[in-house]
Amino acid sequence: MQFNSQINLKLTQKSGQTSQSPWQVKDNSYCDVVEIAKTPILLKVHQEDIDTLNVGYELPIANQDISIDEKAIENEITRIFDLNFDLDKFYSYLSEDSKLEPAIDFCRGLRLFLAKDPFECMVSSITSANNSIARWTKSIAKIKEKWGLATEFPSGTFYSFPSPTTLMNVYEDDFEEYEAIGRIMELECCTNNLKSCGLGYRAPYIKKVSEIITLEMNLSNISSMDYEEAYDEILKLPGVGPKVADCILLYGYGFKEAFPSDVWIKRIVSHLYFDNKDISLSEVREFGMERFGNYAGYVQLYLFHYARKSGLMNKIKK
DNA sequence: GCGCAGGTATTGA
DNA sequence: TCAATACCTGCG
Repeated sequence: MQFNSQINLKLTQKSGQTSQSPWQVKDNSYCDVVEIAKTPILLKVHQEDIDTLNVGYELPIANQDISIDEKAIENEITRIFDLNFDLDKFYSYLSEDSKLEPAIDFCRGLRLFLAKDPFECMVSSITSANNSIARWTKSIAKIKEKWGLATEFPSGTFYSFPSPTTLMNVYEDDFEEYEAIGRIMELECCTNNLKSCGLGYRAPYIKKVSEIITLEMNLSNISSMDYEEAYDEILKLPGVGPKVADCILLYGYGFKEAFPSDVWIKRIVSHLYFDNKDISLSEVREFGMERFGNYAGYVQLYLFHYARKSGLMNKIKK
């Protein structure tokens, strides 16, 4: 199937959005598993030019005979890549602000990359804190391979993200695993645990959050809340501060009024709007939400990429 | 070898 | 409310 929307697929995949790690590249396509009507489907997305997206899909080898509603796949692709968002209208909005206008050419075709699964986004966002994009994306990939549901497709084996219930019961570190299995192998060989995914001190956060989601918090309720209520709710989770909460709401649930404020956003907002004055992250967040309204999430996405890649920041670091 | 990476939790004024 | 500090770990 084909989608006629302006999008830079590679940029969107590689832009470091914490909804998930980038999809696996195979046969010139970005591939990942998405659950459609209770069935894991392998989506294969590629593009030749910036105005079209081509999507193919595969059924599990074990379920080749089932019939799948292509409309449901279409809807999911549209949702994940936010294809209904009017980029041209957004660009004319950016053009009206001389500070934002330069970001357009830098980010043309960049769209939100929304979560396949809000829980995956939650774990990804927590893992991204005080971490590098290269490292947290690898951690997430490892979690999928260790505990995710493996499904065989004609193109190979792919893993979906594990459920909260599964992660809740995973060993936290090598020592816990070592003790639990009765010390039957060397401590160094115990890799069936969260910390061995390179999560560092975030491992206990992931476990606790999995437990809370399983036992107390209903994730599907979040999407029916308004932004402020959802923000306060998400903020209760361990390892979730203001920045991570906004990432979860923006990339995981599509709250576009969120303005995740991190060190990069602070640097560039300070540079563009506050004459390089040192301002607090909470001031940056409030400024962004106030000034950009429902475009806050997209402006943040564009400024982040602009700040990191333009070279503009090298001269004003710190 | 050392500093940094899309912050958060904790502590003390 | 706010500043100061420790924190896993892999890559440059």
